[in-house]
Amino acid sequence: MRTSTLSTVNNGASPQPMMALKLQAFTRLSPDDVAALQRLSRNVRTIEARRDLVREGEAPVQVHLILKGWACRYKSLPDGKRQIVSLLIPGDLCDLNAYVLREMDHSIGAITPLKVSVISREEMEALTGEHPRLAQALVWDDLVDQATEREWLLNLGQRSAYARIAHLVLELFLRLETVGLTDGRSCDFPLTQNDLADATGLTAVHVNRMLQELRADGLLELERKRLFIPDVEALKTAAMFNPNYLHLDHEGRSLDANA
Amino acid sequence: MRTSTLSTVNNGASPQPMMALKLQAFTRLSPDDVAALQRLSRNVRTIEARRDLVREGEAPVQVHLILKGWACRYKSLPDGKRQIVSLLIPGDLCDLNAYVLREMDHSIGAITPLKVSVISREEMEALTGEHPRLAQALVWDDLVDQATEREWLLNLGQRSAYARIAHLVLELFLRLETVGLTDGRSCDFPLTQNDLADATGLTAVHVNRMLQELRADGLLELERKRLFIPDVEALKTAAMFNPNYLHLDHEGRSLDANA
DNA sequence: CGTCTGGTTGATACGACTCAAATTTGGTGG
DNA sequence: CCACCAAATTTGAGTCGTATCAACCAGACG
Repeated sequence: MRTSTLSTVNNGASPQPMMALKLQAFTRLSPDDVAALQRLSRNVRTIEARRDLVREGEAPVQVHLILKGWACRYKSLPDGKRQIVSLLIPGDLCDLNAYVLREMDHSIGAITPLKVSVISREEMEALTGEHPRLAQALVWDDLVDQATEREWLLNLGQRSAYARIAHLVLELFLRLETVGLTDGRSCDFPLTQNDLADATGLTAVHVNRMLQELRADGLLELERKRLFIPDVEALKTAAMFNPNYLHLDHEGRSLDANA
Repeated sequence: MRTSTLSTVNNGASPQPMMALKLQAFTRLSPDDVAALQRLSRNVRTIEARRDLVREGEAPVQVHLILKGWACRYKSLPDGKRQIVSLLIPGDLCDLNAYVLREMDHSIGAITPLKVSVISREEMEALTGEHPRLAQALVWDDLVDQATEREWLLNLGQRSAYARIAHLVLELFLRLETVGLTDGRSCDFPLTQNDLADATGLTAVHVNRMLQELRADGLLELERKRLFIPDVEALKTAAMFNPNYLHLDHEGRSLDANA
């Protein structure tokens, strides 16, 4: 069974939206909170692979929640070079507060075919107004996204090509785990080597050679859009991976739904 | 007169905190809003140059507002490499919402001697509760910080060493302008070549050579902690600088203090 | 006046890029 | 089901940008 084709995971009683799964790494949610999250997916939009969901220069209006598929934020230079500045997977929310800005300073593009929930600013404000626990969880989520972008800066600035790719792949694997999209050692992984190049600041040719090295070293296998990691700990070491920036270490710490 | 040694600018009637100057690039503030900002600077702390203000692993507690001097956020790797992920100048606020997280995933270090205002979470919440216009301006400010980190990713991933340094220097110059810390063509610039290297992912030796090239090309001069830019437009071109990410283009757009 | 930090220079090495071509894969229509 | 095409991956050879290492120099400071 390919769990990655589902936008929710059914754990016995009630199916949970992937965002709820992720937010519960931070805080417990009441059934009421979860239901409110579920209601966010009323207005679903489908986007083809490799199309833009949001374009630089546009006025930001709605918030988007990724239900299925992968997307990326990216920025381009006049000479055509492109940098992916973050990757979005199911359960990720884009641009919580972006409506404050007049125009987008980057684009968001679909990597695979995409299902997103389109949420109006009013809906979002109603949600956070009525569910303070969710509001705080969304702040947490936003802070984790920011921390992730800082970690990418460390990645681009200081890691070797080899470690850089290892780090990126591992991060994605761990993020997919928190939304139930791995089987513990492998997962769907739709990025092309070109995408990996744009995300790591390398060329596709060099990415290719580094992937071969990583594979020769028994750290990861990547083919046919499928990732396999034989030994997560070994990969962590090679990537100099410090998971602290994901802030996954405090389930239910701040707020308890039963409090 | 070295305006950069002042934490406020006196424009005739009443001195404005630098943060107020910056926020007014986004929205007009009422005298009452400005007064509220001024009251944030009651608890001032002094930090020596090259000391840490906040350390990775600590629990975030207060918010800090830079009143005077420069600081940086940075992350380090086990092999000792260091990446500066953002630079903080007077008027900048650190970690608006960080109290939601259990521990910091990066450190904040003083580059010069520093004067910061230490603000409790309660104070911050009172401010935003009583001054909705300020609350929105702070969201805007936070979004600009995030956009800046994305631009840095583009910088590290896609620009040449030459353009990368040009871009960083120009960004700082423009940010200093919005808080009144330049005279239009020059400003104090306390970063060492080592700092520039840590911020751009280059070595100090290479930064040195690129600065010489930039100077030979008449784009900028940097010596004795002083920056001079003969022709801002020329530097913009060389840096492939697109100012959209600073979101300075809509003074008083969202909210008007006289509305 | 000596010490130290920051800046400068030169020689050399290497990691990553470029360009070009070959190969494989996946999708599409006949 | 096969033929075809475009996209993605792989390979090789050669080059270039940036790192490394090691001195040396200048100004700031005690």
